[in-house]
Amino acid sequence: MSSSPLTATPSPLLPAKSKNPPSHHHPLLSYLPHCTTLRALAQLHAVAVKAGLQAHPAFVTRLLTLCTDQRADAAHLDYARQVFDRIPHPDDVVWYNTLLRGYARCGGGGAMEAAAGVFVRMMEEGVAPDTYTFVSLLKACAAARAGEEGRQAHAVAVKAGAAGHEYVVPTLINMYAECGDARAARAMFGRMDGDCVVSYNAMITAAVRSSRPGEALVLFREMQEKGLKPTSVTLISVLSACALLGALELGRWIHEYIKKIRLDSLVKVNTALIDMYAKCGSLEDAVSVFQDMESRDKQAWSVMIVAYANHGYGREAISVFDEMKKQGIKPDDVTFLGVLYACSHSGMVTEGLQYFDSMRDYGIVPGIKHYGCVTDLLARSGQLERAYKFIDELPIKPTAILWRTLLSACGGHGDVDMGKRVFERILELDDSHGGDYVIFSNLCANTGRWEEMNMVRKLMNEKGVVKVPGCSSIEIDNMVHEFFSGDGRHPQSQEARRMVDEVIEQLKLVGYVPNTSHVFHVEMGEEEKATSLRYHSEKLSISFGLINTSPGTTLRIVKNLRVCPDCHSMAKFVSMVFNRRIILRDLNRFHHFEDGVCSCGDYW
DNA sequence: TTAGGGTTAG
Repeated sequence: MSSSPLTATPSPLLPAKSKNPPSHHHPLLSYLPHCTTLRALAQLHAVAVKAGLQAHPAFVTRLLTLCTDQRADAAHLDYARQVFDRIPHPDDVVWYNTLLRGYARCGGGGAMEAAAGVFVRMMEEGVAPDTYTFVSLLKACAAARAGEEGRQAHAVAVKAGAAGHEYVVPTLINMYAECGDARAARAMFGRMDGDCVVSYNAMITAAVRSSRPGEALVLFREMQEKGLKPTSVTLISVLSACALLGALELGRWIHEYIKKIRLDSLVKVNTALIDMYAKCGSLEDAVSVFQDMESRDKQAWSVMIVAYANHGYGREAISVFDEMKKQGIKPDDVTFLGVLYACSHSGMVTEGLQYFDSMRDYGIVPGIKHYGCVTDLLARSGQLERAYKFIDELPIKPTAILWRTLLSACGGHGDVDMGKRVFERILELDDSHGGDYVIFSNLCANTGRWEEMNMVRKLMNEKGVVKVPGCSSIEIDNMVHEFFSGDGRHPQSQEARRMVDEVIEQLKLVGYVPNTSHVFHVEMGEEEKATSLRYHSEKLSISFGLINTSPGTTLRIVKNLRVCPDCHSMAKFVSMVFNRRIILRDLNRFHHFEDGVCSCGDYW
């Protein structure tokens, strides 16, 4: 038994009794669920006021619940608060909990303050908080990433004897993890009583959310060793970890397991499967899960759209979008992100801009990511000036990432003057990103601006900015082999290098010409440049795969940066000459090489 | 009122 002060509470705080059981009769109660719009709610409320029934406890409870549930938006929440504020002395713990839950769900600006305000009011009115109060309060802190408030709420919960409650512990873990305090989350996890699946879920999810998929899998294994039965939430998170790692085989194993325990009919589980398969490079499997689904929600459709887009199949992505609309499913902001992304990666400029405009018809306000897609759409297609203007005139402050999108298009289109303007804008916002210096310095080199190139490199040294080394991996027989550019670390790297030499000689016979324009160490001669390019990590992985798999096996490669044009060209030749499919996942998309062509249509 | 959850530009 743990003797920690947080978990030693002998009798966990029980839910406080609602003063007003929901069944309590009210003539207008049955009309409430039908009021789906705010206007309808306000009308019904007005009727209640006329009849003097607006403060009827059961009516208030139902109204507040309706305005704070999953489908409710910020406007509903505001309305709930107004109704609540008109009650002279709110005395039901349920009302406070409901409002807190609403703020926890909606998150964003001001939600934390509002939630804190509700809690303070509760204290003033002398209403005793229960475990649900703390759960919602902590969730609000998590949603707002308010670590300080979270710690305070934790302290209050300890005083109230609620911190060790089986509902509160996982919420505390989640709160600390969301607020970036992994150590505190760990500490809570270590101090929990017994083995709690939900706490494991909270830890696994936290690991995935902060891009530590390996840690998530370790926790999952630990759960299995302890004989704890994973829930759908566990499996969704673990699938997400597989997606991050690109671990297709493990993902398939989890899929089998899901079928075995019959969780394969859950929409959310299937959605996670589609995402996992797509991100692990198997679009076929993603499509097959999607097609076999009995029902699909908004997220399932959106994930499928993103999956097609990611793999370079823009037309297919759009046709899924059309089908979704035909079935009467309303697209949301994420759906549109997928649609815009599909357009920008397939050169569908006009369509993309039309879809962007159509967001308004659905009442969706574009966010920074939508603007990012439009920037990409314009820039990638060569409309650099228009893209510059677009970013410059945005209604919100652009981020360095937005300018970076444009800079990389300047590199692709060889526009050094625009590149310089953009590079300067980036430095104003963030001068620590090695990739920016590399792109601009390569751009200078390719256009003969040697002096400027040297300046950029000097600046980079002064600021102590480093280039991220290229790294690729390939999974063969459940083993992941990792190669760094020019690397000699892998036990078979000598062999891989020899294979690269051999492959390149063969490719040259059918017309492959090494393209040396994307070598960062530009002070080298042409010969040296070709050598430096020769052992790029992708080339090592591809060659290693050719040696170690039987003829005809698909090669699946994951790269940490964008693939360079020379490796892209080499992969196309390999797919033709060696008759192999190569599926390469780059920093931001997939390339399918087959018979000498790539699914990206050389537009990436 | 009932913890924990999938999709998101470059």
